[in-house]
This record gives sequence, C-alpha cells and structure tokens, in this order.
Amino acid sequence: MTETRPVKRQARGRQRIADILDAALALFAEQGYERTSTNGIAARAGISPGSLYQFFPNKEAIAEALATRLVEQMRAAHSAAFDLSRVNDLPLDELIDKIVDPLIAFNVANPGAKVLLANTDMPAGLQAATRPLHEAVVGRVGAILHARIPTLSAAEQSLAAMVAVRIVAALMPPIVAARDAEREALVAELKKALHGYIAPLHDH
Amino acid sequence: MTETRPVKRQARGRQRIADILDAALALFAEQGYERTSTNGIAARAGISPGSLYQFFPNKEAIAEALATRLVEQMRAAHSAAFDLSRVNDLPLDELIDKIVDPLIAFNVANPGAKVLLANTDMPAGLQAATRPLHEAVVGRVGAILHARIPTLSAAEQSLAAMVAVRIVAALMPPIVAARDAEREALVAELKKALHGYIAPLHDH
Amino acid sequence: MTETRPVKRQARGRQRIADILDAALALFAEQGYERTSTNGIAARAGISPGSLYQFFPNKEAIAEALATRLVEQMRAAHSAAFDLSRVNDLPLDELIDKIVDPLIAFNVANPGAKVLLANTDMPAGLQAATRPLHEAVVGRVGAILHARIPTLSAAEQSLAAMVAVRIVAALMPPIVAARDAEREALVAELKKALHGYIAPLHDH
Amino acid sequence: MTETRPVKRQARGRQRIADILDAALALFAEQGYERTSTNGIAARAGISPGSLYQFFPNKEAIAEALATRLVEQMRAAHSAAFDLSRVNDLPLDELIDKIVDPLIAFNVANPGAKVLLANTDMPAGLQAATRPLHEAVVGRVGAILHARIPTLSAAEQSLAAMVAVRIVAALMPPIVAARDAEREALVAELKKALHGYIAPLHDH
DNA sequence: GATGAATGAGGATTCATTCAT
DNA sequence: AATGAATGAATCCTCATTCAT
Repeated sequence: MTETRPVKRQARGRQRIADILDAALALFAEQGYERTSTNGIAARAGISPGSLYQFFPNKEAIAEALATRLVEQMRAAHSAAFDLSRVNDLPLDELIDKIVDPLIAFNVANPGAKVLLANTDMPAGLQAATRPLHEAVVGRVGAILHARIPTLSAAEQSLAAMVAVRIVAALMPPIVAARDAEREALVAELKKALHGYIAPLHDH
Repeated sequence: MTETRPVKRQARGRQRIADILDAALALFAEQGYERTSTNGIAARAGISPGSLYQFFPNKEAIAEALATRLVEQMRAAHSAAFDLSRVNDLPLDELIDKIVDPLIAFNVANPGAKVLLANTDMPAGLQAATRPLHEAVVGRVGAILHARIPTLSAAEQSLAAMVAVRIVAALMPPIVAARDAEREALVAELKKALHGYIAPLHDH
Repeated sequence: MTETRPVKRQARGRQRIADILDAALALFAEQGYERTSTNGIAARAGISPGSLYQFFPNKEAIAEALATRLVEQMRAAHSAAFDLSRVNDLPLDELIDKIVDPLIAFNVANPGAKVLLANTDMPAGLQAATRPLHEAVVGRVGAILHARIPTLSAAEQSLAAMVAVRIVAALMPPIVAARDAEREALVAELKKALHGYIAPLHDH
Repeated sequence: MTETRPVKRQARGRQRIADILDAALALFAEQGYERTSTNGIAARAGISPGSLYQFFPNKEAIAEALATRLVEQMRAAHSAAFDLSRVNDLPLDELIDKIVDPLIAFNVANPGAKVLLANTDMPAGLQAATRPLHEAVVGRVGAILHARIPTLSAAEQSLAAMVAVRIVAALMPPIVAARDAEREALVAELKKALHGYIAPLHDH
C-alpha cells in the first residue's frame, strides 16, 4: 500500500517522458531539430515548459534520449523478427527481406526517426551523442555480415556494414514519404541495391 | 564611357554575390544552415549586413542561390569530363569512374555542398526550392542510364537514377571527411555498390 | 497522552524551522539572497519545497525570520557576557573588548549573518523588515553609551550608536574572511577605530 | 568631410553607452543588481534589448563598466580638489575635509554608486571584477596616508587605508539618504570617526 | 502534515531584418 | 550603393509558488 504512490508516480513520470519524446519526435520530423522550440515540445506534450525541464536538463538531452529510444525500438523490432544463428540457412534475398522489412515498418511508423538518424545540422554535442547509436546499428549489421561471410576481414566487414546502412538510410525518406504501390517499388529497388552490393562480397 | 560604370557596377555586384555565396558555403559546411547567421555570412564576405540584403531578400534566398550555383558547377565539371554520346563505348566500370570521379572531386573541393544536398532540417521553403536542383541531377543521370540501357521504361529509368544518386549522396559525407587511403577505399566501395546496382539492370 | 502528539508536533515543527533557517543562512552566505532559491533551501534542509511553504509564506519571510533569529542570538550572546550595570567600572578599552569580542565570535561562527546585516540588493520589503532588527542592535549600543556618557543628548547618543555599529559592521566581512594572525590585526584595528571615535565623546 | 560620419557615430555610441550606464546606475540603486533586468536597463535607456548587446556582451559587463566609470569619476572629482604634495601643509581636520567632502558630493550626486561599491550579493565574477576598483581607491588613500605619516610600515599603511575607506563607505548610505541638517550632522560624525582613527596613527 | 510534480511568468540573450545616414 | 546601428520577436531556461496525492 505504501508503495502504491511511488509506483504510480514512476509510471506517470515514464508516461511524461514518453509524451515528451513523442512530441519531440513529431516536431523534429515536421520542422527539424533547430526549428523546434522546447516550449513547442512542452505544449505538444501537454505540459508546461517548466515541467519539461524536470525530466531533461536541456534541449539536447531530449534529442539524445529520443535517439536512444529509437535505436532501442529498432533493435527490439529487429530481434523479434530475426534470429542471428540462422543467417546461413537463408538465401540472400530472404535474409535481406528479414533485415529490411522491419526497418521499413519501423520508419514508416516513426517518420520522425530520420531527422535524428540523418545527423545533419545539429549542434556538435548532439552529433557526438548520436554517434554511438549509429555505431550500434552498424555493429549489428556487421555481425550479420560476419556470420554470413566469415572470410571478410574485420575492416572489410565494418566498411561493408557502414555502406549497407547508408544505402538503407539514403532510401528511407522517399520510402517513408511514398504511398502503397510506389513504396513497394522503392522497397524493391532498395533490396536490389543491397543484393547487388552484398552478393559479390561472398567471392572475396 | 557612359557604359563603363554600369558594367563595372554589374561586375562588382557579381563579385559581391560570389563572395556572399562563398561565405555562406563555408559557414553552412561548418555549422549547418540554421546555426549560420546572416550577420556571420556578411562578416565573412567582408560586407555589412545591410549590403547583404541588397543582393538577397532573406536567408533562404542565399541558400537557394547557393544550391543553384552548386548544381551548375557540378554540371559544368561533369560536362567537361564526360561526353554523353560515348556512353556505350565504355565498359560499365569505366563509365562509373567517369561519372563518379568528378563528383567526388567537386564535393571534396566544396565540403559545404553536402549540407544543401542533404536537404534536412531546413525551412520547408528551402526544401522546396532545393528540389528542382536535385531533380536536375537525377535527370542527368537518368539520361545517361537511358543511353546505356534503352530497354528501361521511363519509370524504371528515373527510379534507378534516383536510387543511384542517393547512393552517391549517402556515401559522400564520409568520403569528404576521410583522408587519402581511407578515401580511396570508400570510393572503391561506392563504385562497387553502384556497379552491383546498375549491372543487373541490363538484364531487364 | 492526548497532549503528547501536539507537543511532539510543535517540537518537530520548531526543528523544521530551525533546519530551514540553518539552510538559508548557509546558502545566503555562499550565494547571496537573490541567487539562493527556495528549492535549494528546502533541499539543504532535507525537506520538500511544499513543506517549506508550510512554515513560511514566501522567500522574504524566511529571510525575515532568519534576521530575527540572528539578532536574538546576538543579544543572547551579548547578555551572557556583559552586564550593563557595570559599564562604568571598566576602562574604555575593556568595555570595547567586552562588546566587540562576542560580536566577532558570533559572526565568525555564523558567516551568513553579514548578508542579512548588509541590507543591500534585496527586495524593498525585506529591507524594511530588517530595519527594526538593526534598530534593536543600535538601541542596545545606545543604552550602553548612555550609561557610560550620561551627558550625551538623546540625539547625540543614538547618532553615536549608529556610527559605532556601522563601523563594526563595515569591518566584519574582512574579519570573518581572515584567518588567525590577520584576523587579530583587523580586530585590533577595529578596536582602535572605536576607541578613537568614542573616547572624545566623553568631553562633550 | 569623409570623417564626419565616423566621428558622429562614435559620439552617438559614446552617448548610448553613457545612457545605458546611467540607466543601469539608476536601476541598480533602486532595485539592486540581481533584480535589475537587462530589458529594464534597455527600456530606461530608451533603446531596444538588442541594441544594449551591441555595446555590452552581457549583464555583468554593464556592471563592470559602470564600476570603472564610477571610480574614474571619483578619481577625477578628487584630483580636481586635491593636491597630494600639499598633504603635510594642512592640519588633519582640513585634510579630512578635502578628502571626504568631494566623496560625499559625488555619492550624493550618484546615489547608485553604493550598490556597486558595496560588493554584496552579486555573481562571483562581478565581485572579482569590482575588486581592482576597490583596491584603486584604497591605494589612493594609502598614498595620502604614507605622505602624511611616513613612519607607517607598508602593511600598517594599507591596513589603515582599508579601514578608513570602509568607515567612509559604511556611513555613506545614511548620508546619501539624509537631507540637509541631518546630513550635516552625519558628515560631521564621519569626520570625527576618521579623525579619531587617524590622529593616533601619528604616534607610532 | 508532507511530498514533489507541475506551473507559467519572467529573464538573459540571439538574430533576421530594417533604415537613417 | 553601402553602412552598421537599431529593432523586437523569439529562444532556452529558472524558480517562486501551488496543489493533487
């Protein structure tokens, strides 16, 4: 009974944080990082400017937390649909499907993600704070590549992972913006590009 | 004699504009669009804020003009090194070299270009203003693809051009940031990706 | 039994108040009145901001209560060491010692006192609220002067008391900040100044 | 002719700075440093907030410049009325008159000066920035004392100067606040205190 | 009585843009 | 045409105070 209150409070706190990050995500997507004001985020989250600062010390921290949350969500979405030990049981095309499809679904559901993942036109500090997350994504793809093509050197593997991630990221904005049939076509094209890049890596 | 002055004036005006765009390019590259102030651009260009507004009505217009100039310079650099009627005389790898190398050279020489080409976190108006330029680039690549693979439908052709351009753009930032050997490796990887994507297009 | 609770409550309340005033004293000394936040006082006192407002209606009231407590403590320290009826039994130097030494000791022990006694840069209301306390101190010194030099008119006496108190207050900050030998020298100088001012008053 | 404009501009700039410092002086006197807002200073100076920052990088810099100006004005007022080489030609009372009277006149004319000279409840940086000015004043008084009483050691001299300055500063607020007859009485008392402190210094 | 999350007005500072000279 | 001082709205953030629990 005595623990009811703290528990409720923590739950409310978590909800507030989620609301703030949701608001920030939406506004970053609409206007970009710099043009989004902290008062705007607070208003969209349904709280006062002062409350926002009870949870985050400054604007950058909001973006950092949002980036962290996005990466975790992506990771979760991925893990759910993907088992790394089976990498070699699949033909390349199916492997690519398994990797790319959840990413697409996630980005379509979170159209703001791209602003933070793009890593452009933000204060240097934010850029630095976002880098580990980028590296986490690249690292995961690198692990898949390693499982698939063990003959790649560490350098080749991480280079290839970076290239693959950048190709995906580069095509994400039009994919997210497109509708239905057009999106299908774009996704198909993305997969062709990945296949064309990765398949030859097997031969050395 | 009576025409000397206007001519001089125009020449000086052109020089002023070039100075402003140079300053803007440098500052956009260093700090991004939003964090660059018009007063900063004027100062770097060696003129007063008031003078800047004699040539451009507002900050966005500077970015637009800069984008236009960049695309023209890219086109010029390209045309100089590349003859569209010979597209079919070359093996694909050499064609890719001919297309990619001048782009790399240009972007390395103008590290600010990527901020405008990235098209992220800028006022909606700017984004709209930049689009035609993007489309110009994509159109040119589409023309090359068409010459090379006449069997592509118009839709396939423009889709493929867009994908190819985005792949190049996606790898440009690390290429510009890298040095020497590392840059070589990145460029090689970019070319592999393009080859892997384009080569199979011949087969349908 | 029925009275135990209220008594305990009152005792706890007094302790809370003392804690708050202690915290305020420390923070005022460190940062000054304006730069000290009520949330900071509450935190230092180990209570919540809401609780603080159960005891004081606003920030000014804390400072007023603190000033009152300081004057009472000074008075207590003084009374303990000083018997007003013996004023004429002592040579002036010893009298000054008896007055000044406990004041020094008190201020050294409560380095925050000077912020409130300085009476600068605070809301007008606080300044007004602090004045009676100043006057209490001046009144006490006036009483001593009257006992010592009965020929002084009421006006002369209160004027002289005010001047003497201000001389003491003026030298208190360096005395409080100094260490050991340096403090000794400063205190000696303060006593010389008081002696030089008061001694001639006997002659008219 | 070509120099008319810059000259005018500089004159206007100096006037702006003077206006800002005047406004700051008045508001600091009325409300203290912390309670005075930069927007308030700008409004009182008849300019916009932005203009204020064309002359001063931040609030502290205004206070520093004001302190510098005050000390310079005090020095000027002093130098005009006082010739250091004649220190020994005067009886002590007249010397004190020559030193104190211009100080009083200056502070009466600039009632805001005391806030900055009091050195209380301001950011640490400002306090540090104000210290040299205090030391300049003390140094000047020290020089007078040295000329008058050459037998004082350097340490004794600077200690005595500090004490004298603090006595003057301590009595300045009531003197500034008082009117006519009362002010006369207070000034007389201040001079008695100084005489009582300084006269005995000749004997050792 | 206590808590601490919530409030929102206010403050210092920046910057795109204008305009008197 | 050029200058650069001037503008003022907008931004990030703080903090005295309130109130639901």
